[in-house]
Amino acid sequence: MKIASFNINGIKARMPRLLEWLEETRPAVACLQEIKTQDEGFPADEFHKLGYHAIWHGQKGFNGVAILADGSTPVEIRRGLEGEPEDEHARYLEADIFGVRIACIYLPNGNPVPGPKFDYKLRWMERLRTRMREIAAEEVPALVIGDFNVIPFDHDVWSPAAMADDALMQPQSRDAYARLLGDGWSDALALHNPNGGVWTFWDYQAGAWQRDHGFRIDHALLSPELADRLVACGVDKAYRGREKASDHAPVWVQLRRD
DNA sequence: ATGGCTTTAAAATAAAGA
Repeated sequence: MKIASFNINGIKARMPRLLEWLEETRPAVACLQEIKTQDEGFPADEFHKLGYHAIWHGQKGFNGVAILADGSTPVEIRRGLEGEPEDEHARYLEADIFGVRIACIYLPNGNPVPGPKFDYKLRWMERLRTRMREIAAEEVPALVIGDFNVIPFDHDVWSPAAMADDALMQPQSRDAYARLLGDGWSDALALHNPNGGVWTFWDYQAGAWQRDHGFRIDHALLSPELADRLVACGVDKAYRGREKASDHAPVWVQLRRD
């Protein structure tokens, strides 16, 4: 069973790429980030034609997450994180599907540093940690997957110096990410690529794709109950090179069925 | 480059992204 994540950077602009990726790679579950549409604009019918059922949490203009499942509708557990009632960003959607608890996340970018956006990022990470500890306490097979907007280690970026001032690799961001792993969650891509060098994002600017100037910010974290079912994981890198591509490539984990 | 693209929203620029 393959579960994938794709920051698509605008579902309206990306539909041709998104549909062909679903048809060609056929994940059992696809978690989407940055759909950038309000709920009423979500193209559920287009996914239905391919056999995918969806739940989504949209917002006008930016953010927005969705979970698609092949032949079955995800059972929504919650949308949004607790702890900040005035926060209306659509960044968190959690559901049960195929016996796995799946949280699809779009963690705040946090630039510029310092500033209110970086403060929001760090608060959001602590709110996420609170929820992940609750999920872990349920002792269910669980996967938290999506765009974490954190470069965990220097070997996860083409040039640590070039990104040194960026919110994605500040020590506070990395420490908050490390605390998630410290609670028992496993970073699938990191486990299978201990030497780093795996990218999931290439900027649109400055020929970053052509020069392979990327970094790893899309992650899949497995609960202890799921970690021993991981058989493979990877990045669908070629999709970054297609016409009208997202600036992220899809990431996926292959899990043994129970 | 305090922004070299790109998307959205909306009507010419501006916000947001990473």
